[in-house]
Formats: sequence, C-alpha cells, structure tokens
Amino acid sequence: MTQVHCTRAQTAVLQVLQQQREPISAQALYTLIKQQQRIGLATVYRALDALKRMGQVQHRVTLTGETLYNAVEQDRHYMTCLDCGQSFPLNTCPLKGLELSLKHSSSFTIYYHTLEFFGLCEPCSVQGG
Amino acid sequence: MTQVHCTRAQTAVLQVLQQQREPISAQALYTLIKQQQRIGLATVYRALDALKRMGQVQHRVTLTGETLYNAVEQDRHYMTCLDCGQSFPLNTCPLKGLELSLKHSSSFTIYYHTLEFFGLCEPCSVQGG
DNA sequence: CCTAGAAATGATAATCATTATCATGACGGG
DNA sequence: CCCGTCATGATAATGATTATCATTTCTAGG
Repeated sequence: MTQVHCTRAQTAVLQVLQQQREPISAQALYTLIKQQQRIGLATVYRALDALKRMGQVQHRVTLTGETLYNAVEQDRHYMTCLDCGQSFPLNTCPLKGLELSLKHSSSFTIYYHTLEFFGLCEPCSVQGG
Repeated sequence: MTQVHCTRAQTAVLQVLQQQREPISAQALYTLIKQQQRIGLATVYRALDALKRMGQVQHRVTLTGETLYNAVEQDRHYMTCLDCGQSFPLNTCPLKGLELSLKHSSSFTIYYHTLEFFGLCEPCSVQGG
C-alpha cells in the first residue's frame, strides 16, 4: 500500500476510524476528534479524501443517503434490507481468495473492494415486504 | 422481485435507465426524461427511491462524490483507480454462483449486490501512483 | 359517466453534506 | 533565523437531495 507520509489530521482520522466497530459519518468523526484536539470540519474531509486515495479508508452510502467511512483493513461487508433499511454485517468476506486470483489475471492493482448485498431480511420478507 | 405497480414517473425513470450503457446522475436522468414528458426533479428522486426499494435500481458513488444510478439487471461492476479516478467495467461478475450459495445459507433474501474494486490502474501504478 | 378521497406530481423553498476560499500557523532547508 | 511551502481552521459558497404544498391524476363506488 502506498503509505508514505501522514499529516496530523490524517493520523487522527485514521486512528479514530480504526477504533470504530462500525462505519461512521464525517460529522461523527469530526465530533470524536474534536474531543482530543483542535480540528476543523473541512480538514476532516480533506484527510478522508487523502486517506481514500491512499487506499486506507473507504466509504459506503446507506439507503437513506448517509455516507459512512471506515478503515479499509476491516474488510467488512453488509446485507442491507430494502424494506426496513437495516444493515447486517457478514462475518466473512465471500470474495476471500477470489480477489487474489483477480490480482493475477489483470494489470489492475487491487487495494481493496466494496461489496454489499441488498434484499429483504427475514422479518420483512415474512410480513410480505 | 417485488414488482407490483409503477407510477408514470417510475416507468419513465426505469425505462431511461435501462437504455443507458453506463450509470448516470439524477440530473442527467431528469434532463433526459424532460425531453419526452413534463416531470419535476423531485419526482425523479422520488421514483429513484421507490425503484431502489423495489430492487430495480441501484446507485454507486464515485471517488469524486457523484452519485450514479443504473438499472439493476445489468449486474455491472467496476475497478476504480484511486489515482486517476477512472472506472473500468468488469466484463463478468466475480460473484456469479457465489451469491446463489449465499441465498441458501442465509435467511436473507438477496435481490442484488454491489461490488467495486479500488486500486491503481496500470498507467498510474507504473508512474508510481 | 360522475364524484369523492387518495395518491402522485411539479415548482419551489429549505436543508445539509461537502467543497472552496483565504488568512494564519507549522515546518524543513538553507 | 528567515523564506517558501504545505497544512489547517473558520466560514462562506455550492450543489445535491428532501420537504412543502397547491394542483393534477387516478381509482373505486355509485
């Protein structure tokens, strides 16, 4: 991974993200970091953008349009119910191994991937989503 | 798929999306539909939201933050370069079959999935992204 | 057909996340 | 110690999305 140099803000953002169990919003990130050091909201976004391009951070957009960020190493994926909107984490990545073979068959250098399933969770499909 | 009843707007949105080769923005969709019928931007968003919940439409967010929509049936995925931002479509879905087995091992009813790879395309990785 | 109630629509205003701007502060090299 | 460069914070600006509300369309009875 192209990890070279991190600014103070980038370090703080990445560290806080790594402490989270679930992806969080930029606003939440801002609030958390502010408890420890002086930081501006714009700087949070700048750091997120830089970290994304370094392949350290990824984001996903929920059904309701919220953008959530998380540290890449977690490799966590979800099944999201189109009816109630709840997201259920997978405990293992279905692509394990597959990504590896892709790495060899293509000239594209893969850092990470995003994967999300959409459909109906059991309760919603029972009540006739 | 829970396809029951479509309003005029939903029909127009879905039809135009199905004609597209690539995902497009809500604004572009609005412009295209307006050439054929009177429609409001808010209605486009409402239709997109409804179609998403019907499992007919999905969206993805580019590196630059643009939200793009496409009809679900295309099952199209991308490799996106973290350096230049370009997206390269995969010609086949790496999850083919895998999703099927997931369907049986879980009580979650899967309609579709999103999948995207991030890393460096060859030119960018050569010049030392 | 005609009509009342419900749902959909269009136009516009309001919201809110993200980005641009710009003056200030930190930092490394000479 | 000073200069140039880059990072930062505060705030204004932007732009996509959502809420509002009056109007139109649709549907089910009658």
